[in-house]
Amino acid sequence: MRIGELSRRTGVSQRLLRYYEEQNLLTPHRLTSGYRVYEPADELRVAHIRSLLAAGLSTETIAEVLPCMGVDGERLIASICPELVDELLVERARIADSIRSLQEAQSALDAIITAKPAASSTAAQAPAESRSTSLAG
DNA sequence: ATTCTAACA
DNA sequence: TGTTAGAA
Repeated sequence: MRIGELSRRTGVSQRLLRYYEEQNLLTPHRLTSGYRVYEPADELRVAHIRSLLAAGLSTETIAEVLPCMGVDGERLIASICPELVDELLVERARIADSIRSLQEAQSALDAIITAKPAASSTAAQAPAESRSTSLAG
């Protein structure tokens, strides 16, 4: 099938499908016309790519991890390859780290939001309305 | 009618 | 990622 059909069947835009190819996630053949030709199995492959992206993996990581993935019906299985599981655990650790970082940012913001002025505090003056256009307007 | 590449109000 | 111009 060509890109238009794969796009319809997967709900992924043609632009994105070409992007996935650029990222080495898909490798369609080419007709002499230059048109891309996809295998029927690519429909499921695209779904798997979407799942991995939703899991927060980069296209680079997906490219090296996808070939090791096992498939159970529609679902992806990582347990087939032990080294793969290790890498995914590293990704999981990155996510846990990001969460910790965001929680700290949230706490810092909360401290500023709830802070109340002391009786003699010198309050900063609110800046005047800013105009994005010229004075002449 | 479809797809391709390249580029950006 | 969308959109789009210009060509095949």
